[in-house]
Amino acid sequence: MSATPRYRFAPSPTGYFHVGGARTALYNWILALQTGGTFVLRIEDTDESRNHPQWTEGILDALEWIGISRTDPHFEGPYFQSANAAAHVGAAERLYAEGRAYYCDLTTEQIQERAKASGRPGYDGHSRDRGLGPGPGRVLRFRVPEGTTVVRDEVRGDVAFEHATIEDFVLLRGNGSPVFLLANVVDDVAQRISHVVRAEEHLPNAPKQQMLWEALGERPPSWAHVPVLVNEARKKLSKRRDKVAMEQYREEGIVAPAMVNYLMTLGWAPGGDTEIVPFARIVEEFRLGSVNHSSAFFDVTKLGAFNAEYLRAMSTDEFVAACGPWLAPPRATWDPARFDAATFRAMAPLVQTRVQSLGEVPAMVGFMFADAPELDEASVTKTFGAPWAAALLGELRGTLASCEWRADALKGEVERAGERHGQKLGKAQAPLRVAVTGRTVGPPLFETLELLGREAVLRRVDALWDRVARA
RNA sequence: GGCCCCAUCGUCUAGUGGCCUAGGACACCACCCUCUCAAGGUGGCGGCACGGGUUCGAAUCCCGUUGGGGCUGCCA
Repeated sequence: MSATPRYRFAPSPTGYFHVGGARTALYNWILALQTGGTFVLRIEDTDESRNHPQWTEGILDALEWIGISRTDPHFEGPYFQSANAAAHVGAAERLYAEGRAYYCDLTTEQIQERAKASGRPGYDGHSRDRGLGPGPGRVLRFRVPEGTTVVRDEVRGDVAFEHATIEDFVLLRGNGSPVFLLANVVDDVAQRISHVVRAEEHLPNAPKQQMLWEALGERPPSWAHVPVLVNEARKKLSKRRDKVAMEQYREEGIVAPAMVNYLMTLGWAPGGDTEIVPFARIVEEFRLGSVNHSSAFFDVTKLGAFNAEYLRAMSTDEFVAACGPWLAPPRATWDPARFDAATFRAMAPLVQTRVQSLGEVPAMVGFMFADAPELDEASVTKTFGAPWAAALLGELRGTLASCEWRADALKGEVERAGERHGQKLGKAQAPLRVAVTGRTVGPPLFETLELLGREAVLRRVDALWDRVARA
């Protein structure tokens, strides 16, 4: 009887949740779901002082957002690596007692000098047979045995590493604290992790960790190293250069299912001719063996396209609900007292096909909830550069004051006014649009006018007329 | 420098020796629709890095070259 698979996801608490991390979290989660296994969350930092509770909450919150819930039966954790320090040291001491590790008193500078002198970079195994015992400033190094380690990787196949190319790496620092490599393995053993699915950048660590598993008398886990996410320069995504925080995309109004779906198309593709697929189908179809081997560019434009599609697929009610957080301070800049939910509800279908992210919504409807629109000067200049524009706007003042106040009737009036100036509706609507909304682009005008009401519209037309008539 | 990984349109990918005259998606362009902008519809542009093999047959297998990336810490 074999135990159910246990997948571990081990982000480091850095204050934000990396999109690349989100993808590997998703891989682990999906695998756990498929196998009835467990998703084990471990917050990895050997130094407890760097484990800030709010960062852990941030990670938990971001995971929840993409559907990985700590209350789900498949979820286990969070565990804290730093809480297990005693076990890490204990394992190291065991390896020392068994002769699989040895102490070394060389400083980093001394190692570099020796490397320079010999022409071979890295640590040369100087203290291997010096029989040093533990002591302040002395590090414990793993005695890499002779031979070869083959890492069986579920996405890459077998990868062989000659031990001769792997230096005797550090297990315990000069101050006695364990390093990540060791802590990671000891925790994996303790938590009975059976599958390690992580980013490719860890592949060079895999043989070292596998040796550690074996030295500890354990059977190594199944490995899978998935390709890294890169920027346009094809460099690994970094916080400094790139927009990598999940929190930021969420704040901008990217919707979770779109983010999840997009992330899953990086390095993998569902069957069929469409990439937009429900999560259930991804869970059904995903296979580690079909994950791509090469790095993938995180394309924000395509993410936006996915998001727009998800937004459009919502019902009006769903869309209105999703917009909620963006319609109030601090995201919305209008006076909350002026916001009218019914008006927004009526506008919603009009804006739904016109935004890529929820973050664009306030700017699109803001003119509805203000005394006067924010005039975009470029729009004013462009529109009223035409000689007939001001005159047409002037005529509309009278028409609008008395005509029937319905979208189709308003449209007819503007159409007729345009004809008098030899302008088709496409051109003729521009002056009115700028007067009312402040810009040349926006939601359909006549529905908007109807919603806004005669009084407000007239006020805005008068205001702009005063200005352009004088010019 | 050493070790390792990778290589299909600009980008993400489908492709596991014949179904490939290489399919889809994003982006881009054109047209249609249209009150602006979108959305939608139709069409278009555009790729197997290169060179050798293996094979009746190669995007697919092998070798090499070139190019890219990762690792190379007493960070994780």
